[in-house]
Amino acid sequence: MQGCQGKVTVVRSAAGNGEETLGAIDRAATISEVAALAGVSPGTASKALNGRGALRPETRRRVQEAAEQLGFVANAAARSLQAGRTYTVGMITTDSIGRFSIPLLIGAEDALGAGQVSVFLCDARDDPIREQYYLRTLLGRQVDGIIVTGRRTQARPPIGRSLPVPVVYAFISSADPADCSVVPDEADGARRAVEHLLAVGRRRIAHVTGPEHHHSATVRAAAAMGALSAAGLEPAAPVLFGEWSEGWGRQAAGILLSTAAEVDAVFCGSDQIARGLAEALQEAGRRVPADVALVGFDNWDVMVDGCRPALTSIDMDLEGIGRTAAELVLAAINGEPAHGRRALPGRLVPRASTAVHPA
Amino acid sequence: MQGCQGKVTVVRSAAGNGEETLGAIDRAATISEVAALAGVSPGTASKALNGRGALRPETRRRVQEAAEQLGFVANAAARSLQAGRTYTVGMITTDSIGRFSIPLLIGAEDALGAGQVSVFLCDARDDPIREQYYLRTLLGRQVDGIIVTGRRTQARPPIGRSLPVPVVYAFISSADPADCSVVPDEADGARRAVEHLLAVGRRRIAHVTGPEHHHSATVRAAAAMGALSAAGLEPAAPVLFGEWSEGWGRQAAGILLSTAAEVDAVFCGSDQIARGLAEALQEAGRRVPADVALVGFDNWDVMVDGCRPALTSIDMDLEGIGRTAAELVLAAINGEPAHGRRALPGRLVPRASTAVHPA
DNA sequence: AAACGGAAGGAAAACGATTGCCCTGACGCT
DNA sequence: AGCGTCAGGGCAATCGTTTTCCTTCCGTTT
Repeated sequence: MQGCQGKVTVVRSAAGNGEETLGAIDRAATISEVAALAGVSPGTASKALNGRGALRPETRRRVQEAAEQLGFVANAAARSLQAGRTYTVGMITTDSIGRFSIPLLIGAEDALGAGQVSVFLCDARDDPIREQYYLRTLLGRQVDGIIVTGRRTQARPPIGRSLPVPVVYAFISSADPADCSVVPDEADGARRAVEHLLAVGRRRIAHVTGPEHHHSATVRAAAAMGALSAAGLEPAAPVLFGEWSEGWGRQAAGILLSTAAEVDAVFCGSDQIARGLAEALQEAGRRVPADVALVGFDNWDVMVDGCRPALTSIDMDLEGIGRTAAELVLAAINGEPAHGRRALPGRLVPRASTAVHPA
Repeated sequence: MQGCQGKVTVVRSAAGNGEETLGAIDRAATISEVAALAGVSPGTASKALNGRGALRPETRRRVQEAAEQLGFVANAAARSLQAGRTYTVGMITTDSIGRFSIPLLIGAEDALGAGQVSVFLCDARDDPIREQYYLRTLLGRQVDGIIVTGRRTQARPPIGRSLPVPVVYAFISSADPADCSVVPDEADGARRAVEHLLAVGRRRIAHVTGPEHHHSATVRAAAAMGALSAAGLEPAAPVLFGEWSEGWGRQAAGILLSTAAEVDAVFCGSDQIARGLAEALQEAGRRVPADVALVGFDNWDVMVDGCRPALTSIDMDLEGIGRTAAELVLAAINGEPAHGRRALPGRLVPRASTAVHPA
């Protein structure tokens, strides 16, 4: 913050008290005011501030000082109008903003923020009408690109056809293979879970997961079964499909204990299921992980940490997915559109529930 | 979607297959193109589409049809430039986007979406530098207003002084009493919790909560103690300050059982603490709610439902706070600025953990 | 029949920033 | 001395909408 101004005509008091906050601003300054203060034309001021044109260093400096003194920030609307781009991307979450959308959003914001791009967030709440409404709104705002996310990984119908801006699907994927989607590699995650259990010496492994009509549940279950048979093993029990809840985990524990008592490990389709299972198993006298090892899915902090013992889990790297999606949008904006479906690998985060030597 | 166009010059194929998605759009149509198609001047087209001016109904209709045919959406940048407002508000979350920010965001989006206002979301991650950076960005984008939120209810230094747009603080409050803040009435919530426990017949009530240096913890504790003494009671134990975690809840259970064994109810500063407490109490042989009733705080779905028995909790109505904040921003934009701190009451959601006749 | 008034719509000036083009000196070279 | 060159900076068009005047034209009134 430069010292107090001299002949500023616009009423505009600088903070002057060493605070890092912006000073009093009654009305946003325009580049013409900056130019007037620096004694140049608006066009020259623009060049000075954007590093264009051929200007004397001294002139450039004078303009920059004037801009700082007036707290000048270029009017984005005017700039967009002239440039034809807005340095803005829209993010439509088809399902309500929730546990999965947040990390995606953070990741995307991360990648875009570095490029000075802002995010318009729209919550379509799983309502196609709202979705189309938001789509129009975003197009009207001339966003440079759109990221579509949702709560389920299942493929969804494309949000629009031949839109004037690039669209990338994150977490969910588009049913149109020509669209660009970034999804977690759930099958890979499930494989890692099973292989981890094998690596810590388990052989009687069961799988408890969400509803059978849920894409994630079936994909993970198939991959888990595949990994078992690749190791020459049978599952300790048929896959138990149910809900994504702790309650189902508890229920499933009862089923397992009565039908497959010799089970020594359970891979669960979600952390919540795993937590319910852990509680019920221990109430029934089984020790975790000594008798039964557990692996969850999602690596949701409150669940893995709240569970006793702390839960080994598969992290889908949602932030990474958001970041990748954003990078692909940026690339597409810059004329390098990507197509097809990218599956990002997750990672297994080992914790006490699969420890070989429990504490 | 109207049928296929007749003499449209711009290449623009309508979907034509009955889908609800937007048709192919290669380049956004301008109002001049709409006007040309309708055979009027751009100015007239603008009036027709915005319901201004004196136009023949037939002309208006013709323009509207042309607009629909071309998939016209007004360029928001141009509109903003001319109107001096952007129909956009910025939302800065000082702490990372998290459990508290989401409902606030949803509430705000709700109130703003109805007014055709979009939300720019910025995650400052508790970093003052990022915060000021985002503030400048938002001002450059000429947002019409700003909502500042965070994870703690504690008062914070104002984000800026005399900004050119209205600012409303949601959940957190500004240290400057002249600023407009919307916060939960935590004291009221704590009172309700204690009164509920009294109403279900408990008299030996303890309070376990988060760290003593945390504003929420002290406010809630003070209000809880106040409610007890208003009923002529002493707490069953001194307030136990610790952390906002399940682990602390378990620990606290041990402390309570050894120092205040006759406790018949615990009001917890968070659902997580309550859940830890519930588990530990039951492991120690106490029945919930028969021997000890429990009330949590936050009404966080995964905690209250995951807890056994389901947890009675105080809901701070975060969505309501977000909605109220947004409404106040809109009011301020329309020239009716509000000042001061508004505390919104929460509500108690009774569940099994305080049931008089447990199932 | 002349004058007035209202309805309908066109023309053009904003809004603020950017940018290509042009103008003006000053300097160097022959 | 005269011409060419180039640095430095001003001018004006442009982006797409809105809005404020105007201009027309037609019907009505006296």
